[in-house]
Amino acid sequence: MMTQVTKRSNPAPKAPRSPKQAARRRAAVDKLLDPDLFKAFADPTRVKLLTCLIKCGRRCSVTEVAECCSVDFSVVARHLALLAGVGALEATKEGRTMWYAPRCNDLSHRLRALADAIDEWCGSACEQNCGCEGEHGDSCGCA
Amino acid sequence: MMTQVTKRSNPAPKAPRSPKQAARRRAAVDKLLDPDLFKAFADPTRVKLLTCLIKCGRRCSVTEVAECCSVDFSVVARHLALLAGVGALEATKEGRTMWYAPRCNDLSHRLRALADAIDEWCGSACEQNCGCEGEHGDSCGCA
DNA sequence: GCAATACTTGCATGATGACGCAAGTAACCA
DNA sequence: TGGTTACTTGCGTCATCATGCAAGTATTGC
Repeated sequence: MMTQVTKRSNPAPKAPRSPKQAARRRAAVDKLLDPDLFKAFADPTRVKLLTCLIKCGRRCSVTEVAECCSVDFSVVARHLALLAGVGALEATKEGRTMWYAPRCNDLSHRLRALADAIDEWCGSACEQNCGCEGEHGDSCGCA
Repeated sequence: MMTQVTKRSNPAPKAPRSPKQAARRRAAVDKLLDPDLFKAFADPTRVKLLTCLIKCGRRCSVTEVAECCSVDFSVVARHLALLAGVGALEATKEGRTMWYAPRCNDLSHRLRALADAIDEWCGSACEQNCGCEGEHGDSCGCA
């Protein structure tokens, strides 16, 4: 397991008054919360293949990965290609075999960046949702 | 932005020889890479509503959130209920209005836990994928 | 060359899901 | 009590997608 030490270097952004205003704001969370990436993680079979590759700790061919799943070989091949398409896997073709390896460092980095982007807005209003709309910031007595 | 300090307290698990063996292993990543959670993040409209709430920094009613989206009101209500169902939002009913607030702390915590779980297996084999199947560990000359 | 291996692609099918409309329910107000 | 507000639920429709089968392509070994 990991030990996490997080430190806020910037103050939280001032919260908009309405969700309509909030939607117009540009923020890191907009790009990091990418539906296309998470769509790849939305299917149980695909997730099984991905975790299988992560736990295997080495690159694997489609044939190898297909052995740990009851679905058709073509389905596995398509799933792995899709995961590579969103950057979750690295694909390398050698002769007739296709090697897939999880891009662990990139994946965990993207997840932590998203967590940071969410935290950036966290606390921009009273955590107890007192309704002061964040005007009072951390000094609001309702917290 | 955040400053991250990560420290590995446990050695990386020994990589299985085959993906079939890897699939049988129980690991933290199995539970954290939950398709049901990420299915909620797989739809652009739903992500738009979620980021809107995150950036707003306070709890909002369904009517408010619906203003920043062009889809039907019932669609917004259903999306928010679904996001609350997977724990991304906190729902509070007061009279006839339904308040939704992002569970920022829980969200970022889950994302970091997943990143940690992935990192746990990262480096259990040669990063350059030399094919030694992780037997050599960090001492493998191919890296 | 020929066969086997490893993967890709096309196609049909069934399931899931996003959406809008309309009706229903529950709370609030006059 | 009757109307308005705020949300929920049911239903039909359309689009997307996961799956399996079959055919195709490309590479390797004999």
